[in-house]
Amino acid sequence: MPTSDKAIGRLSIYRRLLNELAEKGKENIFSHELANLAGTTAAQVRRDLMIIGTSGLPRQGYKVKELLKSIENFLDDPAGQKVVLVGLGNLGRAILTYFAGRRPKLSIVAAFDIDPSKINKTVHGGCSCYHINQLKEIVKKEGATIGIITVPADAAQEVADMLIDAGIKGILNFAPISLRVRPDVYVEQVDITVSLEKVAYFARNPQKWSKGG
Amino acid sequence: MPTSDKAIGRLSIYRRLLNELAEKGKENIFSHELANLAGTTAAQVRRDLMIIGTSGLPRQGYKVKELLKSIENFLDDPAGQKVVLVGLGNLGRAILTYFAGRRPKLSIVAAFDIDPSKINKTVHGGCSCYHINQLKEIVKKEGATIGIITVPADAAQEVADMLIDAGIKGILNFAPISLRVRPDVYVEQVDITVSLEKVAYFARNPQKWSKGG
DNA sequence: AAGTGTGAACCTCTTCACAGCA
DNA sequence: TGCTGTGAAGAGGTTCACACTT
Repeated sequence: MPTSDKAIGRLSIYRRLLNELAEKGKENIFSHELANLAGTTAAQVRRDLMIIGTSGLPRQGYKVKELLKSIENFLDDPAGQKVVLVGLGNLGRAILTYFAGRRPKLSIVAAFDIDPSKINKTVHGGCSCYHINQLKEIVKKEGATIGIITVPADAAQEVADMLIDAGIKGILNFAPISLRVRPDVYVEQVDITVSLEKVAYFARNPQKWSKGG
Repeated sequence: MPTSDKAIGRLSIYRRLLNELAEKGKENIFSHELANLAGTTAAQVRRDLMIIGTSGLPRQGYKVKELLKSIENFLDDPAGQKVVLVGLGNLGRAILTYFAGRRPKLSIVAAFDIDPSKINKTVHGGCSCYHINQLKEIVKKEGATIGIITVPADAAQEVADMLIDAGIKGILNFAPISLRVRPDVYVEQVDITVSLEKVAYFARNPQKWSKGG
């Protein structure tokens, strides 16, 4: 039974919202409330929650803490997953800073670059930076399974090959090229130029989109 | 006739590839070649090209330069579109640096922050930085129609409201919240945490995805 | 009465398959 | 012959609508 890409994304959003709500002390929530916060519909929320096999009660909705736990249980590896990042430009540093210590189950354990001036310093959030020729060694030692690519486009394929050779199973790629990878490696592409061009197009052609009705 | 979000994204990718090919001197291209480079199928490419109403010839394919021009014509505003960015953290600076001078038809003309130490300097690529209380004034003066939000989550909605009040028609939002906007404003959400969690999930559950077959 | 869980309808996007053309 | 353009079929994802529960 394949689980859709999009549903996983929404579950991640629900998790974030539920975390906030739990901190605020909210105990119960209805599908339409969560939908409203997440920018979707109540039916969609209930469908998504079917995936993780949780259940709510009519008139009371879902228990926030319980639901949060179910989603965490579904999305997270209980043993944690380790991430490495390649490319310490502005974007790479931004991501390291952002994720530092934020997700115990999903931590960036090492960063790599080719520039010697960036190496062997402990960068943002306590993760160490190595020369890229140590990539395989460190990935294996740490048991990392996820790679983030923030190098320029012309180096990205080579970096992807190195990551996969080192045992990486999933890649988050910010370089503007479509990576060629083995079919068992999952690639998520984040293309900022493409995103901006979409905004530009639909800003200019306001009647032509159908995203939300 | 609504034009799909996804198709626009792919056209943007084709444009980038065709630019490279044109520089290399390639004159003709088949749908299956372009598909291969873009990571899609030949049928998909031909469908997408139907949108812009260009046409190729059997046995010769498409003329690279002609096709490139058609796509540019379709995606770009001939008069250009101006972009402002709000939030000069690491990510904001990364984006400014990346886009500096890259797209004449889509240029970032100003950046805003609340931190006085970042203001009134010409930052990366010649775009000026102002205090956020000048946002409306500058957006109107420049005639900007697109906004990029790279502020923390708790400030993002307020920034979005300011941008829309100033006349912005499309927003590229990097803050991890779902913005509430008028239905005539297009929002593209880039959520790096969600993307990373998707990768983590599918790296751990390799059989469960269906993205590419 | 009000909200959940879910089969079925619906809609959108992708792929197939083939007629038509150079 | 080999590729384009496209109607039609197919998949996948979303929404509807309602039986069921408290």
